[in-house]
Amino acid sequence: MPIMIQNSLTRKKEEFVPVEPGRVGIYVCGPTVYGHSHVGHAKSYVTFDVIVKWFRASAFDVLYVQNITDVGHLTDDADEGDDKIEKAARSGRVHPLEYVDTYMRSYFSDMEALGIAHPNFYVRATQHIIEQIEQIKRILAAGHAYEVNGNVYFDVSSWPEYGCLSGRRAEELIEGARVDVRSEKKDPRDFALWKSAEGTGHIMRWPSPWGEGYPGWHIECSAMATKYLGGTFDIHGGGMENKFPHHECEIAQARSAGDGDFARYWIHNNMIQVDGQKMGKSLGNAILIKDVLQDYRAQALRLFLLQTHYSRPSNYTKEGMAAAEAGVDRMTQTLARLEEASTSTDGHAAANEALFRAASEADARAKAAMDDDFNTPVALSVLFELVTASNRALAEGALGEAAGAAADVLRRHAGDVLGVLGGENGEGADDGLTERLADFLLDLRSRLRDQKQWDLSDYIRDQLAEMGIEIHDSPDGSTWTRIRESS
RNA sequence: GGUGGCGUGGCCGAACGGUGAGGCAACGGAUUGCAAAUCCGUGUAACCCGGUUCGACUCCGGGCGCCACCUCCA
Repeated sequence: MPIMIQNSLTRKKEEFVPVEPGRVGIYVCGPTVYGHSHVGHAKSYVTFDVIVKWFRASAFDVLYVQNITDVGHLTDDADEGDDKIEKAARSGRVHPLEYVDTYMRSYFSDMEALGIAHPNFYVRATQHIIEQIEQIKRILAAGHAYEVNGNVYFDVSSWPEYGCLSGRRAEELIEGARVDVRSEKKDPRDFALWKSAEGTGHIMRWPSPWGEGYPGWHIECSAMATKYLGGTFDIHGGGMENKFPHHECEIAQARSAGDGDFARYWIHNNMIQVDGQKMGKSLGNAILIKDVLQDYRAQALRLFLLQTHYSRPSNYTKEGMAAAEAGVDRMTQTLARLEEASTSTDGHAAANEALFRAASEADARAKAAMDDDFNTPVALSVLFELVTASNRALAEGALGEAAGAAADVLRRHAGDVLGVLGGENGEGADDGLTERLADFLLDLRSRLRDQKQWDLSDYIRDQLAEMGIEIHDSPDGSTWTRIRESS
């Protein structure tokens, strides 16, 4: 069955047909590293993490490239503002690249904590100045850009298809653009490809045919994506707030340079709101990933995000995160039960058969959901139905291969692709002392219970619960599981 | 003002022109020393007004509300 993608470029859901059979080249806009990452970044990068993992699970050979913007992103519109990173670095009195390094490491550590697979590689704007200059030269040679005082601007009027991605027409763009009477641009829609640093204190600067300067924000992505994925490649992803102007400009640059058609499929993730309000750095209500992970497991944040389709906004609330925590627990515990049951053999025949059937149906339905524009909310609903069916079958005595089959479906979909399982017993290596102590306390409690010393046995249960260890009593004896890795 | 999107139970959130997924919470029962977990069962939903249709949450039109982009942000 083919994978269908809602293509922002055509505004249609289309069958995914790769440029090269069996391979996927995907470029995703990474962060401008001038602050810690927030849950908006999490939504975007979890989205593309799942998409990439699904392609890989579907036997595609994926080349996933993501950029790190470390120069050229301006604080203001109309190409008149400061470089974001230089401005921030000035206030901290450090070299811009030191500033970049700090937040890049912060970003990597957040991504790792969220279980996001490393792209095949990251690319940085400052490491591709030559490629950017070369692409600008090609655009100039094709007659779609012009130089003024060491600045190079893209000539929008010379490129009729400008607006093809965002659906904007020329008149609207002119009307919407900020009027700047003293501008050296021929047209207010024109945007900078290269900015002159002559006579400024700009630290990050490179020699170019137009004098010393630095690249505009948009050119890095078109130059790097075409370098590593080719002039025509499969997928370009990013947050929808970048659809215009950033992605629109990328298309214009790559195509006008004659490099190819650029990305054939565009995927845009929607935004995060907080308690129904827009979240943004500029509004000061951004919720940092590091802060979220103080209170909740990474798996819970992933579940929370993936229960909404990537194309729709997510509303971040404490209630939503608490619900996700509980959901992760439920699914994780059922998987543990299935794995334990799978080591036994036989079991109740009818229960085994029912479980086998539930597992294979869930597998097929989850696959169909993921193939349909990566519909993670539906895939998750299918997997939760399998959880209920599994618990029922286990209660009726299912064991062995049937339990193994159900566990396998959960591990592959919920674990490997969606990444919402975890925090269960056994995670986190220590010297085994915790295990031995917990086993000892459980044994002690069992003896107390045999003597009907309920006060003391409940005390042990409560204390262990506070440490994140949950006790389960059953007729066969008691077991414990670790609910949280820490806290 | 322009463009795109959205309005579903207590909260979150899907699909579908014809029985309205799933998660969390709530209630009753089983189980338990009491719990927890689990199982069984229950309840409550489609912003408003028109239209198309045998039939609309689903399609069309109008209204109201919200969000995003148009200006830096995933």
